[in-house]
Amino acid sequence: MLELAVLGLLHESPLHGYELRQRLKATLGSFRAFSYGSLYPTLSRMKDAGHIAVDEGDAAVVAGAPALTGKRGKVVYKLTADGKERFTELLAEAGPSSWEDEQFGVHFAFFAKTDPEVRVRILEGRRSRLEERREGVRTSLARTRERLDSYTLQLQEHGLESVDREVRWLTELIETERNNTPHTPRTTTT
Amino acid sequence: MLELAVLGLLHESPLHGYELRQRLKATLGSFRAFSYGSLYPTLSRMKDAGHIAVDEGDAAVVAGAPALTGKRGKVVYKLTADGKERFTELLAEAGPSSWEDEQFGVHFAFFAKTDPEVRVRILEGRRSRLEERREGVRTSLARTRERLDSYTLQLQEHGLESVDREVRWLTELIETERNNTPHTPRTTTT
DNA sequence: ACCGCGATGTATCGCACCGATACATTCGGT
DNA sequence: ACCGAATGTATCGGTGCGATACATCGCGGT
Repeated sequence: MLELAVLGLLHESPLHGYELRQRLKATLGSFRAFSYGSLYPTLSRMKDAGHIAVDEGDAAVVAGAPALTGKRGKVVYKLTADGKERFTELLAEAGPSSWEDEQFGVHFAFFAKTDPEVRVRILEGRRSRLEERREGVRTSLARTRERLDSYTLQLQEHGLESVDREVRWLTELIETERNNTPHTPRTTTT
Repeated sequence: MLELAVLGLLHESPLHGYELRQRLKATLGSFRAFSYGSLYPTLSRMKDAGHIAVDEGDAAVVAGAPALTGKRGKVVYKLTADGKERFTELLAEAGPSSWEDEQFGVHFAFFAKTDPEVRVRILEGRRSRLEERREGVRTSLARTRERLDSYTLQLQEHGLESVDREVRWLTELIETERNNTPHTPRTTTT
């Protein structure tokens, strides 16, 4: 999860932990935060796995416009060949986990680097996942509507509308996606 | 977290694990799920803490049916006096954690049993929390808009609209709350 | 009459992540 | 010159998730 995000960000340019976290916030927006408590351990793990490598010391390498007052002991991470491989590998797999709440956001954030076919598959997977959930809530709501106090009801309905909104959003995206990349239409297997 | 939810549900009537989880889904809707992997350990902890007690009310003991095997009966949990105390205690505290994403949903679900003053405080806290976040995203978006691909942009904007929606929802709720419970108007400390 | 299958039911394990915390450096404002 | 905010690296305990295991029950199909 975080792994994919880190790979994706380092794919653009080498970064150190702090900056990485800023980018994470900027890229994932309100979807996900990722605290240092996850970031640093993940970086260690990835380093051990050989997907990333540390590039000690040189501040000039860092993107943006540094004030050039160098010699900070920053720990700059960069992708290895293995890491790049791993990234494309992770981007390609559109398993059922890809459309779970948190996964989806991260996956989506790197859609620009994702195969068009995979994009559509993920969007559709996400949509039907949401529709499932929506139906579940709807029926359960219908069954127990009387027994619920107005607050619980409000909560349910707000949630339901949120899901509806996202479904509509996804539908639009899928539409756009189809128009931009014409290919053999897929049978929507649910 | 889960603790509060369990206390709240058992406050209505004694339940066994499975049923408890169904209620959890029905009550929290699309906000939260809570798997058995959290539920059962939590129940154990709460039992140890003395907030709940098991009420071995299974059919095997009552009916004269099969005394053959050591079959497992349902494990029904109910609130103890301590548990009830704990519940009202938790409902009363409207700390900064109460308006974090997950906490808020659970807290809100039991608003019917919450003190009106506390309700408003939580709603307002939640709202300003969201407004903060929204501003953060907005400015960060304005700063980096050019460098983002269209997908990331879409993600940001969808997220932003979601937050907007929730803010509006909260504002309505606060309005309603104020009208229904007339009391000394609080200075809206943002 | 039998089989299987989905729902009910209890439980555990490893893993990912969060929030709090600690501590050190550097930059901008007064 | 000093102080506080931002930058920067890192760990720890706790909480929850997904997968998995297992056992029973009621039901429809053949």
